[in-house]
Parts: sequence; C-alpha cells; structure tokens
Amino acid sequence: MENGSDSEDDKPLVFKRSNPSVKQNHVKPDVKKSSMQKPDGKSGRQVSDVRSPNGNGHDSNIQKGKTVPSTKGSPVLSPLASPKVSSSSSKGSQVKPPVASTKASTSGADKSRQHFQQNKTATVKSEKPSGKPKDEPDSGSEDSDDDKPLNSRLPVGGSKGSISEVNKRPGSSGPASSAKPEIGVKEEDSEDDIPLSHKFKQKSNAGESSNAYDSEDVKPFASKHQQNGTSARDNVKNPSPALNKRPSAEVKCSGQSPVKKAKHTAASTPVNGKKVPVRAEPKKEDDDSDDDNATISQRVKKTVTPVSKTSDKKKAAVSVSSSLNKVNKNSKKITKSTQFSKSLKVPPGSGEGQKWTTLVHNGVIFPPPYKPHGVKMLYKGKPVDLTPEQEEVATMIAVMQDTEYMTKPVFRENVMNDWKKLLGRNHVIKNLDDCDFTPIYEWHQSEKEKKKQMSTEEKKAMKEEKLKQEEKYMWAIVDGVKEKVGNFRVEPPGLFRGRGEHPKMGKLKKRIHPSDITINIGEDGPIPECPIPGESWKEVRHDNTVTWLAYWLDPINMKEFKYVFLAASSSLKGQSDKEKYEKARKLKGHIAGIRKAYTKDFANKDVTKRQIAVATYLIDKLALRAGNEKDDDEADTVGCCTLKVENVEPSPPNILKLDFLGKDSIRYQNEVEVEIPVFKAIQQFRSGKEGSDNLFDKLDTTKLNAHLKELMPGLSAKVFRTYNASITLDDMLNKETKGGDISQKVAVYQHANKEVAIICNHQRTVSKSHSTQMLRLDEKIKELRDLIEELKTDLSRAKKGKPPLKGSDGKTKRNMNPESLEKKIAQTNAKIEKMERDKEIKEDLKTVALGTSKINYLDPRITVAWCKRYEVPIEKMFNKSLLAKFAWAMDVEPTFRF
DNA sequence: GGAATGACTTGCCTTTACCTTG
DNA sequence: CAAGGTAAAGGCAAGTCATTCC
Repeated sequence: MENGSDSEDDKPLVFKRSNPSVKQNHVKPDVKKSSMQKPDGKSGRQVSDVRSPNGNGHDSNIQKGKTVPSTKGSPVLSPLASPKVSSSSSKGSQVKPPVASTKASTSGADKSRQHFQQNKTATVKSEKPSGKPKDEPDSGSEDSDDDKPLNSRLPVGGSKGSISEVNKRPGSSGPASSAKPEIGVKEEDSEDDIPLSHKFKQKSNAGESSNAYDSEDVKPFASKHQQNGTSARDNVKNPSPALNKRPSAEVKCSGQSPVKKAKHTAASTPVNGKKVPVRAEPKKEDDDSDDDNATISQRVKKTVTPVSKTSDKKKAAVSVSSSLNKVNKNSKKITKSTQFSKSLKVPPGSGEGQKWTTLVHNGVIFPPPYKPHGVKMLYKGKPVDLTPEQEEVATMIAVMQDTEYMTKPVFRENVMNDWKKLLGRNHVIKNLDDCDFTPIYEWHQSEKEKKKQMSTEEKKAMKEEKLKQEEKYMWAIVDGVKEKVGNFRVEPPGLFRGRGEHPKMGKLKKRIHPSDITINIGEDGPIPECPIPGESWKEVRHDNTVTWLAYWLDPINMKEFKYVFLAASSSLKGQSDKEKYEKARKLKGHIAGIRKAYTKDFANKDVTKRQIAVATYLIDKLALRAGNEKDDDEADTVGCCTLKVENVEPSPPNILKLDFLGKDSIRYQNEVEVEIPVFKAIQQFRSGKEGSDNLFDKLDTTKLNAHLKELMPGLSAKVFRTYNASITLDDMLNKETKGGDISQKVAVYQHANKEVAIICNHQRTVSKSHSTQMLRLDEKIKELRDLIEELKTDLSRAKKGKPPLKGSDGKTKRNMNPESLEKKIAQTNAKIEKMERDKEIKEDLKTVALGTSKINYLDPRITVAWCKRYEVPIEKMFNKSLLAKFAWAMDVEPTFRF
C-alpha cells in the first residue's frame, strides 16, 4: 500500500475513468466473462481499500491455510517470498559488487523463508535498506500511457468491422480504442503514445473510443487476436507457405477463422537475462533519461540488497542439506575463473559471467537398455527375424502406427533411411510399404493394458522404486543450497517428431551414452559417478560461467546441444527471471520515446531505417517474435524479420492482413489497422518482389537488436513481448477488478490472462473430448432446469398445503416447506448460472493456452500484489510449480505495479 | 560483416497425478 | 472401484540472442 500505489495506480485509474464505457473491446460479443467487460473501472485505489477490508473471512482463511508460509499478514506470500531475492536479482543490472554479497544473503534468506516466518523479518530488513519499499516501479507511475501496449493505442482491427467479425473469439473486442492516455506520463511519452492511438482512433474507429484510454488499448489486442487462435492450428495449409504444424492434430481449424481481428499491441518477449545485467549499469544511466524513476529506484534497491545477501550465503551453505529449500542464491560471486576460455568472454562489466561458486550434483540418469520382446513383424506377410537393434527401431515405428506421422512421406522416408542403416544392405526389408507392424503394435498395446491393470499397490511400488533410483539425480547443491535439477533424465532413443513440416521428422534419435556427455561441476566436488558400469563421461568441465550441469550433442542436429539445467524453481533461474521482468519494466520508461522515434522513421529516406522502424512497430504492436533466419533443414516458419511478402497483405486504406506460420508452426492470422505511414511503407517494401521474398530485405535480427540496444541498454525484440504482456495484465487487473467473491476476481484475472495469451498468439489444440464435454454440460444444465420446474410446481403445491408430486423417477419426494423449496430453487439457479459461465469460458478458451504466458510473460509480482490487494489466495492463481518458480516474487508489496 | 557457436528461454503436446462421478 | 475429466508435470522441440570465429 504504501508506496507503490502511487504511480501506477494512478495511471490506470485515470485511464479507466476516462473510458468509462469503452473498454474498447467489449465490443465483441465474445467477451464473455461478465467481469471483464465492465466498463467502469475501478480505480486504482482499490488497493488500499482492498486491504483493509479484508474481505471475507474465508478468503483470508483460505489463504492462510494454504499457503505455506502463511506469513502472517499477507496471505499471498508463500514461503519464498523473501525480498532479498529480488534485490539480489536486481543486481544484474546494477552492479556487480553486490554479487557476492547477494548470494550469501539470499540463500540464507531463502531458507529461512521457506520454513518459517522469520523469513519475513529477515527479508524485510534486507530489502528495506534501500529505503524504498520493494516496489521499484515507481517509475511506472507516470508512464501510464506509455506503458500501455501499443495495441491499446491502435484499435487494430478491433473496431473495424472486418476485424470484429473476424474474431469469433470472445475476446476480441475490438476496436479498441485507443485512446491514449498519456496523461500522466512524461510528456514525451504521452505524446508519443498518443499519436499512434490518436491516429488510429480517429481513423479507424473513430472515436469511439477516443477516450478510451490506453488501458483499453491494451486490451484490444486480445480481442483481435482471438481468432488466430482458432484458425491457427489448422493452418497448416492455409497460409501460403503452407506448413503444417504438428502432423497430426493440426488440421483443425482452418475453416473457420477468417481472420480475426487484429491483435495489437506489441509485445515482445522477455527475458534472458543473465548477462545482460552487466552492461546495464553504465548504460542504464543513459537510458534513464527516459526512464522513470522506477528504474532508478529499482537499481537502488538492488544494490542494497545484495549486501545483506552476502552474509546469508554462507548460512545457506550450511543448511545445504535442508531438503526442501530451493533457496536461491546464486549470485555471482567471482570465483575463480573457469578454466576455459569462456570465462574470459563473459565478463564485460559487471558481474563477470560467474554464475556459481560451488556446484555439486550427481550427473544424469540414462534410460534402461532396450529389452527385446521377440515379437515378429511381417514383411510381405511373412515374419521377419530382427536383431535387437533392428527390432528396437521396428518397435518405434510400430508405436507410431496410428499417428499422422505415418502418412507423411518425409517421415516415412527418413525413418526408412535410418532403419536401413541398421538393417544392412542385404536385408529382406526393403521398403516401408511392405512392412506390417501390427504384431508389434498389438504387443505394445497389450503391454500398456497390463500396466494399466496393475493393482494400486504394484503401481505404487514401481513408482517408489523409480523414485529411489532417481532421487540422487534430482538435486544439485549450488553455492551450498540444495536446488532441484530440471531434466536429469537423458532423452531416450526414438524417432524425431518435429513440429510442422519438419524436414527431419522420422529420423532416428540414437541412444545417448555416457561417452556423449559432458559434465559441468565445481572443481572441489566429487565427479559424478558414471551410472553405466564400464563406461565414462566424454568430458568433465568446471565452468562457473554457465548454468548447465551437463550436455550432449543433439543427435538430430549435431551442431546443437541438449543441456541439463536446474529446475525453474532454482534461484539461478529465478534471478534470471526477475531480471527479465526488470528489463521489461525498464522498457516502460523508454517506450514512449521509442515509439516516437520509430514513428518518425516510418518515412525515413533510408530504407534500412524505415524497415527497422516498421519492424519495431510490428513487434511492439503485435507482439511478434524477432524472427531469426532458419536453415533449410528446419520447418519453414517466420518471425518479424523473416516475414515474406506473401505473409503481409495490405488492404487499403490501412489494414494489414498477416498470415504466417510462427514458432512451432503455429499459424498467426490477424488483420490489423495500422498507421498510414506504416501501411505505405509496407507497400513499398513489397513492391517489385515475389511472394516468397523477404519483406524486410535490409533487415535481420542482429541489426534490429543492435538498433534496439541504442535505444535502451539491454533491449532486444523479445523484451517487447514481455513488456506488453505484463503491462496488459497489470492494467486490466487494475481496471477490471471490482469487488465480488473470489471466483469473480479470479474470472477477472483469467480474462486478463486470456487477453495476453491472445496477444501472444498462444494456442492449443482443441481437446478431443471438447465437444463431448460441452454436450455434457448442456445436459446437466437441462437437468437443473427441469429440476427447477419441478421445484416450482412443488412450491406452488406446498403453498396450498399439498404434497409434492412424484419425481420423474417415480419416487415419492419428502415434504418440504415453501421456504426450503424457494431456497433450493435459488441454489439451483445459481448453479445453472455458474455452469453456463463455465461453459462459456470453456468454449472461449478451447483454443487459447493460458499457461505459456503465465509461465513466461506475466511478471508474477503483478499477480502476487493483486492477490494481496484483493485478498485472493495466491494458491488460486499459482499451482505448486509456479509458486516454487516465483518464490522470488512472493514478498512484493501489495502496491506493486508493473 | 556474417556465419557459426553456445547458452538459455519459450511453447506445445503428452503423460501422469489427482479428483469426481456413476 | 472403474471410468472419465482435468490440471499439473514432464518432455523436448524451437525460438532468441550474445559472442566468437573466420
């Protein structure tokens, strides 16, 4: 409450108010959720209110109960929360010095938190030093406008009819409005912001929103997006490029979707963070110019914290054994350097590249050797004898019998090529078409069935046995703290399943042996024992500038590696995650200036500059990925810099129709209203080119990112995605959370989460049982409706003193008094309403994946602070893994704003 | 300057765990 | 308790981006 509130809250509020109704989007029908739409906004203030109120008892209780830590006050928090962490994290950007210290402190802190409340205290202290409260964000406050995603500014398709129509999805709202808000923000920003939005608005929607404010703008994206989702998958063919995504499922959608609306806003991703920090310092200063205070403040904090940490660290080490903890720490102390050259590289300025000081782990575990089953496949109708190695591949193929992969020529050819290498030149098996894997397939099915039929005890015993074998590999001790290892199991051999039309699908992924694996471990610790007798590791390194524990060459692409890293809950990952979000928050302070700059360059005489401006605009507004070049032996997908002429179709006066396959061959389809200069520039870029030529022929991700770095230290294309996703969530939560019970608040959150997912084009295939599930819900609703009719009849009879009629099942019902009947009717009605709401949401989200954005794009502090403000138990929003992953964010102040 | 390398993050799908219902 | 659903975990493929190499 204290601090944070300020800035941020304000901003949002403002917007909201202005808009009143608008919310841009609502527009579309889709919006289902009631919550969402609300026009009003609540104002920011809620925060304060919230707290005090405390809501219902239950909430609070709930919270307490659940959460581990239950720290006193804040329900939200969980154990982890210690502030320190955060502080430490900050370090990245800031200075190194802290580093060492950080670690220590952190670790200690962490531990404490985990287990006890004390944590709090401790934590608190550390943080505070800076004086500020945790929230760094201050800066934010002003930003309001800028902050908002571009989308918001431009309505993007929303308004337009086309767009709207397009979207089927609920979300789309459209038009967004964009009004910009600018308001408070810095002057510059505001202007910048405004321009875009204004333009749009004016043109497109016009006014509707003129007022709309940014906030709305923000949302807009979502609305537009939706459609994509749907169609996307189908895609495969659609897009000109024509790729498919996953062989199997893909097809779905196509038909439908027309284009949807535009998405908007930009986005970019987040992340990375590690090293970045280093440079940051110096640069930052520069940046700041624009930035807001926030940044600064943040920095401050960071620095401070570190100190405390130092001490902690040691402690941590001690505790190491403690099982649970994930504690964090990391830090970068300087240790010796690594032996390798790498170390050299690392260090630019700040923190050197050191990632850890001591690292102990047990290596990796290998899949069991192949056990021949002896079941013979048929070739031209006759049983064939195969060696175990040959049979292993035959079994891999057999298991894929009922997948779509088997219908793909590329897959079949690749499999056969690799299998032939094992069969030898003179083998009877010459081609796949004459192979009949049915016997093996059936054997496999029966094995599966057997496993399923095992008694619970047997299953339990097997599970325990497996756990026993794996336990030692599950943990690593990093700087004295026990941390979970992410993927300690070496990938088993199998057939490569690429996504989309991958040229290598079906290739044999050979078995990985210890001699393929390079281990990375602290110099002082014992070298992990090779789990396979008689074999040995390929190499053992001691490189503390990297975080991997082991790696092997990817057998499908021998130029690439497969790494074993710590789990997401580790402090090393947590710190990097926090740095990612801090960078995105820093962008908030520069965004106005950046938008202003690229807007100015839409008409730059220098083609390269013009392309950079337009590309940056698309990345900002539509949350497109950077788009690195790809090799011929990969699926043909694109990102911003690799967009082809045929992927972007201009439709006068200023609509762009985007249609392409992006990461994982997920189709991106959108119609967006853009500013006239952008529209014109795109037309120029397309002129004289073939459909398959690059739209941005003077551009690649290296040039683009180099340019972005000039605008803000550490800035790269993906940061826009993180920024837009998080600012959208923050803004929507603050505008749309009204009172209500927990489930209503959660619905608001889900709505915001959905908008973000749409912006980022995070899709999922519709589950096989979706339609059945919907039918089932309909049935249940009907049953309830019938029940109500029956109850009403009984009620009127009861009022007359008559007994109830027999139930539909013919049974006699007991007598109920009118009051009870009325109560039951009300309850049933509430049940129906809830089911209908659930049904709508389910339909609405059938193609939208909320998880990806929650895991990778939404600053968890936004969620934690919101939960604290509205008394929503954090466990309602984060599952166990997310709670662990976001331990670093748990102690954020309720007033935190992105 | 551009390709290659290397290290990490991001993302969809499948499998597993868990819960509810008949 | 089996069947069915769903959410969480796990698996890996596929991106991003910094740095090094040539």
